[in-house]
Amino acid sequence: MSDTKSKIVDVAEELIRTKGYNGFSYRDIATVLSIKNAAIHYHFPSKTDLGIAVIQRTRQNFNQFVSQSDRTIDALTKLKKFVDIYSESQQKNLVCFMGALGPTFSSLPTEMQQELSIASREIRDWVTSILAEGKQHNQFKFQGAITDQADSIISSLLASLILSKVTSEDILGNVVRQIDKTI
Amino acid sequence: MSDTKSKIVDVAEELIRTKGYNGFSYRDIATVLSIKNAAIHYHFPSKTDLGIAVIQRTRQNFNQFVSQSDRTIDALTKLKKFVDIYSESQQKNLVCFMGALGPTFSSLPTEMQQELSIASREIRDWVTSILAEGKQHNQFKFQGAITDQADSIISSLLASLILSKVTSEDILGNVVRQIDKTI
DNA sequence: GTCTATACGCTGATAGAC
DNA sequence: GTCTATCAGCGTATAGAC
Repeated sequence: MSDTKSKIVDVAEELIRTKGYNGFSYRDIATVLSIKNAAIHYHFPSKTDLGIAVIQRTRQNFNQFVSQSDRTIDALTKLKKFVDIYSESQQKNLVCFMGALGPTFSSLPTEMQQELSIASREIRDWVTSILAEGKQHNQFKFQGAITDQADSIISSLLASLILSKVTSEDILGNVVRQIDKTI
Repeated sequence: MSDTKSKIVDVAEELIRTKGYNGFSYRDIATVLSIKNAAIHYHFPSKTDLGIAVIQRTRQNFNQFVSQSDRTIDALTKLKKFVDIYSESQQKNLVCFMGALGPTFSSLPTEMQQELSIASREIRDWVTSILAEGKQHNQFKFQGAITDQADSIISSLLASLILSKVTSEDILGNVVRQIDKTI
């Protein structure tokens, strides 16, 4: 991917995670990168193409994270590294891409919806698998179904970033402390 | 509030909870209500005014809910009724207003940000108070700080509505089952 | 690849008639 | 209160020069 092209995706991702898919324009990106509107259309003919590219790159990054964390021995360390992703987001005062795009799901282009659904499947499957791993090795003691616990953890992390912005408090910190208590 | 005025707020609320604040226009509302653009401007001169009205009415509804639930004797029943609010949202395939407006918080008009922050304070304070009440009466046995547990419950409920839309699964059901296990 | 120029519908918003 | 008429600016998008 050319330099300009990847920079466009960079800016688009940040704008999506700040103002939502309907809240930014090609002009916003062009201004930041000091290029013209039409240059973006050269790389991404339609806004839908750009939206898809943002989600696909995020999926790629996550799958690389999964591959890397496979070498980590224990499930707890893997979970901590997963939490780190959200900590970095909170420090940058950004919500995660799922928290940014999920609320307006039904109004997104169909192709973006599909990519987003695949992403949610990948994340939920992976968290479920490491929770199962930790349970099997008696590292995790949480009660209830593994899939329920996975959805609970993912949900609380996702929304903590949203509430952090609204409250200006470290909601993620509160939520993570509680995960530590119950896992 | 006149009939038209409240209907405008009705439609605006649903649009915000479907497409976000930046994802709907006066025309969208006008079409649904079979009125003209300018009629909406008569009731709400600027879009900001309308956005504020939506949040304020939601706050009012919540505070009425709190007043009513005060008569309920036990904390567990209060919590269940709180969860009911989210169940109704999921059935209508809507996210909650905090999940709809929170992700784009920094791009909202200042007055809307203020209203939203107040709303988050009210919700968190109330959930915290009923958790404290349940703990005191030995009805709740959860570990960890009460405020951490409050933020965890609110976060998991909020995001479950978002993930329900993306996954087409009953994530709220999964999350609530897990809350029941750990509370 | 990036530019200028341009198309054109939609956006929030206002003025004034009824 | 609601309408018609109108506005200037922004939205995505395309054509063609460099």
